[in-house]
Amino acid sequence: MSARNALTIGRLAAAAGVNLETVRYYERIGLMPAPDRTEGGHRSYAPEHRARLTFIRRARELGFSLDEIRALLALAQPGRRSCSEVKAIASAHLQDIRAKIADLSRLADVLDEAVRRCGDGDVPDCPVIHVLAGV
Amino acid sequence: MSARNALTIGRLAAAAGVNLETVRYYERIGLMPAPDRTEGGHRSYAPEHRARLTFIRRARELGFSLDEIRALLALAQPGRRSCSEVKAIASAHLQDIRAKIADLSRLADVLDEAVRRCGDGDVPDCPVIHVLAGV
DNA sequence: ATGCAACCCGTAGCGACTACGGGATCAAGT
DNA sequence: ACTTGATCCCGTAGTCGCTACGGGTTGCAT
Repeated sequence: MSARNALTIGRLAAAAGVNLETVRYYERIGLMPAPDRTEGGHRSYAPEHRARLTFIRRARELGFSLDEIRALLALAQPGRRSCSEVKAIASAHLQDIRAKIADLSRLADVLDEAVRRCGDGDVPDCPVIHVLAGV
Repeated sequence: MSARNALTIGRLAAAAGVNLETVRYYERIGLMPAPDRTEGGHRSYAPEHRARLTFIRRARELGFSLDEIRALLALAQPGRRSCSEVKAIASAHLQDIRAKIADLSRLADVLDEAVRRCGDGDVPDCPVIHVLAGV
């Protein structure tokens, strides 16, 4: 233990591009395994940890929930032949994203309409308020 | 007090289309005013409350934060002449929404790419995992 | 040897709710 | 008048994914 390529939590976090406190949080909730410790009790990470944490960060950036990531990590073992389960998770997530985009686009349309009707702000009965009041 | 058109919290919530507990929450954080009470201590709402709560719900549906809604409510007093401040809030929010749409669209593209490369699930090295592993 | 950066841990806070539990009240039916 | 069952009361804790705080310890370079 304490190999020459071991990482402190701070270096691990920086290497993976996440907050240090987030790493401890991931360990608490069981998303990251508890690493070895130095004699003084500091966490000592191996390169696998770095790969795993990077995986998590990228999955988060793609909008996967921590639970989805848990599932993906379990399916990401090397040597698995097919990826149908991974595909299912990713497809479901993709649908979520598309639905969210559709929602937001509708909101944007409504707001844009109202804001444009505000013109230069001289309208007596504010169109935005009007929309919200739900007349 | 206790007019014939008074509402219980449950009826108010149903009329405005929000959860009952949410109404109490809004009162706790000062977004809804504390209403009159019956002799037994039950909340008794007037029609203005219903209008205000509906306003809040619609604003939430349009993605405004509770803080933004607080500001909008303050600006929604009848008799205000111009709506430049409201317009500013709404425009800023609209920009947020557009940015979020752009973000999500990028995610969707990346995911769609990867999922489509999965094909029928017979690919040996799962493209989705590949993307996440960040090769 | 000393200084200070980095680490330790537990806990609390964020936003916007939602849920729970144990008791009180209300309104309708008999 | 009484009973029943729906509704309401309040405080507290849980959700998600972190982030921040504080007071103490360790690690490492000088």
